Amino acid sequence: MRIGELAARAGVSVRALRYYEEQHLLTPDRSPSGQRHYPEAAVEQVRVIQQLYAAGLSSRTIVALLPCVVDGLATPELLARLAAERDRIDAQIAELTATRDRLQSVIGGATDTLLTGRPCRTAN
Amino acid sequence: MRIGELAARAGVSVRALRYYEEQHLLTPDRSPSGQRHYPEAAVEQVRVIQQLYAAGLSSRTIVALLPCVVDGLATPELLARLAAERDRIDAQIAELTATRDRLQSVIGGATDTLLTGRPCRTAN
DNA sequence: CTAAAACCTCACGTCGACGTGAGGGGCAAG
DNA sequence: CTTGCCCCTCACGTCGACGTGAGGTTTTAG
Repeated sequence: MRIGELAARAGVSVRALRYYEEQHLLTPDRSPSGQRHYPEAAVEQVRVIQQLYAAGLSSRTIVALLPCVVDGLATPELLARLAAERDRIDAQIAELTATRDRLQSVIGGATDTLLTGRPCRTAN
Repeated sequence: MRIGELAARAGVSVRALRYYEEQHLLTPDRSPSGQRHYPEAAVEQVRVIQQLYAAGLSSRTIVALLPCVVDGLATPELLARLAAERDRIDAQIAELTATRDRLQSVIGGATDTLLTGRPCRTAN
């Protein structure tokens, strides 16, 4: 399929797909006239890329991990990086959870304040 | 305390503290000569700010929520924004968890491949 | 008193994942 | 043939949270 269709189906912009190619995250075939052509599998692959971006990975990191994540191709070195990223994400989840709980406690305490008219110390 | 000590104790750069003031996240007193002076409570407050930044909130959002989070001062409108951010964070945690699990399954499957010598379909 | 350390205010630089024209080619329908 | 849509390649713009000097003042230690 061509770039416009892939963009629509994967939910990203055409510009983003060209950018991914620039970063060596995708390597579509080219028609004689220079137009990009992608296989079906590209749709899922783009979604994976987006997911990794959303998890805070950089293009450089993703390009290193993609052969492993997409093709299941593994070396001990890649596995180590993969595990490192997993740990980073775990830490990030922990922090986000703490933040979420803090906001929630503020909401709870403040709602209480609104209802009772007197402030209620939050459990920090 | 002065800006250097606050920076050290809160674990941020001096530049960052000046930036926070520019964004109206902190409003230190000034000595006659123009130097900033912060109360003890600023240490914790900076940590909160950092935590909110880390959760993906912008300066604009944080400045809106700070009176609520720090002083417990609440209006229905602020509570709504607070709840909206909490929901955003919940969604983010869910996505990160999915990503984490995907990486973990790749690690598991790949380790298996390394050990057995034959690829093992990951549970996607 | 003096020198180092810490502070001040501009104000431009950075980095990454794209957005946004500018200017031009390719191809199916009427 | 030409209208219109999709595609191409530069290449500069953006945004946010600071980094990094430049050039000058204030505070502190000896």
